[in-house]
Parts: sequence; structure tokens; C-alpha cells
Amino acid sequence: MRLTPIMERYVLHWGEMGQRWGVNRSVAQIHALLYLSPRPITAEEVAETLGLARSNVSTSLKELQGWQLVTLTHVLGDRRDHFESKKDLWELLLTIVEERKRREIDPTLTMLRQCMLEAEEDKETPAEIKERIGKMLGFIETLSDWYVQVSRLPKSTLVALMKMGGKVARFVGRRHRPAA
Amino acid sequence: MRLTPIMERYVLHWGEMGQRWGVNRSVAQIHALLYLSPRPITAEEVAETLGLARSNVSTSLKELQGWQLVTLTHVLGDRRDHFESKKDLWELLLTIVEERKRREIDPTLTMLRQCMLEAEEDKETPAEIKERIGKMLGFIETLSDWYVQVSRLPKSTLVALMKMGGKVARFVGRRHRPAA
DNA sequence: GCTCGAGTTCTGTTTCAACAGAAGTTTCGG
DNA sequence: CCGAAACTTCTGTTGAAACAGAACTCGAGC
Repeated sequence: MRLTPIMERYVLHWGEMGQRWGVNRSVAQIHALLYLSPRPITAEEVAETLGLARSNVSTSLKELQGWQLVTLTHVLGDRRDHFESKKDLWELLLTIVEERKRREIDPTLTMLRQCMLEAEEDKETPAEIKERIGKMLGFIETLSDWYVQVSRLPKSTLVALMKMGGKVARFVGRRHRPAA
Repeated sequence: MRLTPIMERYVLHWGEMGQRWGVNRSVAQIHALLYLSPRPITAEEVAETLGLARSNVSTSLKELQGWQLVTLTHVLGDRRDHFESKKDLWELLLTIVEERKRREIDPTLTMLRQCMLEAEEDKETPAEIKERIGKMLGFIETLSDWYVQVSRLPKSTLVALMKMGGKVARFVGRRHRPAA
């Protein structure tokens, strides 16, 4: 695929930012390209367009599939795999958050819970420190529960809530007397 | 400072997770230690406790200060700098999100806006692709605006909203007839 | 103004992930 | 079956970040 200057800018930027987001450059660039592409494209085409080794593209596409961000499709009369990115940005966001929660938050919750269990019969650790750990556990649990509930709302509700921005605050503690 | 087994577990886990969160091990471990510590501690003490080089600790503390997560304090009659971590977890979260937004989202918004500007007089790029970029811009702007508004709410409101979880959805589109 | 404690910056080493290219595997048409 | 196309896995290289230790700077007290 031929990249126009704008597309090139987009893809390169995504690649750079990927680093900060904890995604490697190849993966981020490929995802950017697939997001822009109006049609599913082959690994070969990705490699050519972005100047990456075919093997690298293969691995990266596997990773993107693992994140559920890219799916494999087929085109009639073509043996090759074609790849396509999720286009709905809300879905994209929820998928990413879901996955990051699973990889980055859940293990921490497990660890914190174990710490609290052990803490009960541990005489060494000062109470103050145990409390800190407990606070952290409670906090992350709150965030986590909130996310689980919110992520289950229908997309339209989610959008509406977002659009309300800070205005949702009106309803807090005034559930029977909402602001007009 | 002497680390009890529980503290050690906590600190080590934080260090490992740091990697996934995009923070290096030393920085994450030091932050964990400071969070647990009941009192401000010196760089020297951090280095000894965690088995890190003094230079490494110095650099890492600088970084933590840059993130506004750690502050420098002094103890009467002691020339040395003592360090202390933010303890309020809501503040901690908002600080981190704020900073990440600044570093990871704002530059992307800038790039996307430039793309859209250029797109107006660009004949090369297919309309469909321009639209994709526009969608992405709109989406990130929405999220960003939402965050700015929400982050300005008082902490107590924020906590109340969180605790409501998915129940906030009740108010969407029924602002004059809220569920009982 | 010398010394010593505290902190920072510099320099070289180490470690790890990203990546290219080669080798290997699978699948499909003939 | 055979060959070639498509894809994956393996292997070695490269590059960047993390880190230790040394050198350096700064300031306070004598």
C-alpha cells in the first residue's frame, strides 16, 4: 500500500508513541496501518509498506491478535491471510483496558490479598505498614469494581455519560432531587 | 530500613509490575518503599535497603519528584535530604493520569489536529482514510475533555461516583425522572 | 581555605527486547 | 507425492535503557 504523507505521519507517530504506551514500534505501526486501511491487507503488504522484516510482521500480528485488536480474514480465491483492525474506537478502548487490567492489575490484586492474609499472623510488620497495604488493596479493588460495572454498560450509555462530563456530579447524594 | 517478608514481597512485586506499567524497576521499587515507610527516609537508606547503587537511587528519586509523586523534606539537625511519597491514593492516581495524559495523549492530539489541517488541501489521501483520522481525533478529544472535567471534581464526589459504579447509568437520558 | 559529608553527573558495562534473515513447517494445487 | 507459496519459529545481531562505580560538585563547619 502506498502511504501518503499524512498517513506516513500518522503511522510514524503511532510507532513512536507506542514506546511510551508500552507497545513496541513495529506493533504500534502495524496497528496504525491496519486502522487506516480501508480493506484487510496481507502480512506481505504490511512488511513492504512499513519496511519491516516479514518475520517481524508475523510476530507482531500474532501479538495484535492476542490483544484482540486485529482479526484474520480471508478473501475468496486467495490463500493468503488478510488482516483487519477493529474499527469501533469504543470497543478498541474497552478491549485494551480489559487486557491491561488482566495483565497489570489482577496480579497485583492477588499479591496484595496474599500480603493481607499473611499479615494477620505476622508480628514483625508494624501495623502502620499493614494498613498502608490494606489501603492500597481497597483502593485498587474499588477502581477495579467500578471498571467492571461501567464496562458492561451499553455503548450508547457510555457515550452519553462521557458527554455529560463533570455534570454527572449533580446526581451524587441528591438522587431524589436531581438538578433541573 | 529492615524489610519484613511482607514488605519485601510488596516491593519486589511493585518492581516487576513497574516494567509492565512502563516504569523501570528501581523507580518502582523505590516508590513502593517510600509508600510503605512510616517516615521520610534518606537516599542512602533507600540504597542500602534495596541494594541499589547510590547513583541509581539519586536518579530515580529525581524522576519520582518529576512525576510529583515524591517530595523532599528535611529533618531538624540533619543535613541530608529525606524523601516521602504521596500517601493519598486518589491524589496519586490523578497525578499519574495527569502526567501520562500530558506526555502520552496531548502530543497525539497535536499530531492528529495537524493531520486534519493538512488533509483539507491534500488530494492524495482518500476521503475514507481522512475520516478515520478524524474519528480518532474526535474520540481522543472526547476522552480527554471528560477526564479534564472529572478530574476537577472534589475528591469526595469522585469517590461517591465510583461507589455508584454502573448505577450512574440510571440518570442518562432521564434527567427529569430519575429512578427511585 | 580545607575537609568531609551529601548529592549529582559521567562513563563504561550489562541486560534485555526488538528485529532481520535463515531455516523450518504447513498447506494447497497439480 | 512434489513443488511452491504462505506463514512461523529459530538464531544471531543490534540498539537502547538500566545500572554500578568513579569522578566530580557543592556547601557547611571548623
